[in-house]
Amino acid sequence: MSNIRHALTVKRADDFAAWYQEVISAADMAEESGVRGCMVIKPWGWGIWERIQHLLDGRIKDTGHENCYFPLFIPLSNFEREAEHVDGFAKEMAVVTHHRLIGDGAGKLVPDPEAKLEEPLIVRPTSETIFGDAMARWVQSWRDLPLKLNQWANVVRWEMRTRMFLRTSEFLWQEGHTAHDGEAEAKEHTLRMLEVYRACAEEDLAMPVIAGEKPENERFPGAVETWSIEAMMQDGKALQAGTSHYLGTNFSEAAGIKFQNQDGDQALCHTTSWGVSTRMIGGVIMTHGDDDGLRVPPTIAPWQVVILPMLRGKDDDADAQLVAYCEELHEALKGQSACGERLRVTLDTKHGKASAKRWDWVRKGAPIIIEVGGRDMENGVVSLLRRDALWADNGKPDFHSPAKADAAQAIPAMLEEIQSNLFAQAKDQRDANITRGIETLDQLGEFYSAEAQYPGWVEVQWSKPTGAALEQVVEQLKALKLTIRNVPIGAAAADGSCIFTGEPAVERIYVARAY
RNA sequence: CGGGACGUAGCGCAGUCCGGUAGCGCACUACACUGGGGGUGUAGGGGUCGUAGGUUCGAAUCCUAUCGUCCCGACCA
Repeated sequence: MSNIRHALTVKRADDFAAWYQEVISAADMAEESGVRGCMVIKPWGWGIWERIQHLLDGRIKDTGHENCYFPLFIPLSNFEREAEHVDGFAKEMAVVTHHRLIGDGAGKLVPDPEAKLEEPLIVRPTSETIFGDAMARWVQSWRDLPLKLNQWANVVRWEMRTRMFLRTSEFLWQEGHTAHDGEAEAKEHTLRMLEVYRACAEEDLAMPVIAGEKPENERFPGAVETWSIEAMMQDGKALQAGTSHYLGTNFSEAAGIKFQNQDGDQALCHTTSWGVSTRMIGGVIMTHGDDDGLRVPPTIAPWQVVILPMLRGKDDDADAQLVAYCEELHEALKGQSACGERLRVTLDTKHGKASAKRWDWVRKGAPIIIEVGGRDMENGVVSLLRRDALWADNGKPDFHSPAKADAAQAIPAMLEEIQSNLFAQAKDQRDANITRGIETLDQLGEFYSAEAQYPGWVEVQWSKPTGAALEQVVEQLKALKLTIRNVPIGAAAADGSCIFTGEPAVERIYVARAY
């Protein structure tokens, strides 16, 4: 295998962080913008985001939500209403204080002191407070409930340390906000949306996740319960890929989201909020990427099939025939469906050597690449590469040569197979890197200091301490650079003692290093 | 936000210590050869050396400030 000449210069095993950076640039997904923590998302990266948006938007609408849009700017006084929320976000806020620039006499522009805003505006880091404000107006009667809204938006959190897609100062997401009559219904909805995220991650992104409740110390500021889906990256670290919060009546009290119930009494709504972001794309890279670049699951691939005619650029007549041959294939494929949608197929007739273009598409991770040369055309076949199985045993790209008509027939099923293959590979990798049976903190420390390159996650049992006792646990884990990821839904009942306190355990949790 | 490293052509880098015409590889352009798997040759194009000040006859090089990137912490999705 070592004789393979891979398409990237950095290998995952050598420097995972540098590899991640290289995938993003080699696949032409995004680049730095010159503004700290902000990135330019290029067409291939944006195309993947559009696919995620499209599929998740459908799932959100299928669960009875309507889309809307709230302003980017939130009045400071509005944001101040929920105390815990303020504590959580105040440190990372972008603030607008002026509405005009003025020349400073030296050829530069400065904010005009005369144009200072009476009340500063914050750039939304999330929109619970401004949604709450509207909900208070929109909800009067039990008949107005449940109110189920969603918006696709950008948000800004002034991060100390940024990483493309995983943590950027500005990021894109959807944020759902709902108001309900009663705790039970709101809690049920919180879990329902968590399940939507699980399905989106596993079925659309082919990214296996573990859904569960976050411990008290990891809760969203202002939430009563926070739930997450956690994915394991190929370096064994955990990525929180989506969160769903039961907010109780905290935001209802702050904003006055009240309604008259069927008994004629005033009652507070119970609210939820939930979001997934462009961070998902980072998860896709670190779940499916390999030493040749990105591998995009067919469901979210902007192009699932790329047809590359090997044009000579000399003999116009031969080239034209080749293009015509490829166009027939293109047409035959476009009419078909896979994973419940029309195939997305592109015919890449741009100038340039076919071999160079092939490696570009390999790095971008197009699921199926079909090269067609003059000899293919003579023989009525095509040369097909599967991105999920790129290399043959001889260390060369593993080209298949089906007849053109057969290829056209076989591709929908092949795409579905690639989708499930990517999921299976990721799930096997994850399951192989979850360790159980560690019963003491010392054992845990030994496990994580044992020089294993990618130690993965450990499932431990604990007594679910709270308050100061929990803080102590968090500190103990921090010394090992570990965090509690979540308490998985549907785990086996605890049957041992707490790894931290020695008391009888009440549940199982995952601990891991995390992004 | 603290500690460290870095910023020179699209990408990767040398040159900086010791100031004196802006370099290399890949990529790109043209032409030729080649033609089923990341080809070869020849000839070219492209940079106010992150930005702004300062020192100097002269600054990529020395000094100051600033912006950005990466790594390690603290913080957080």
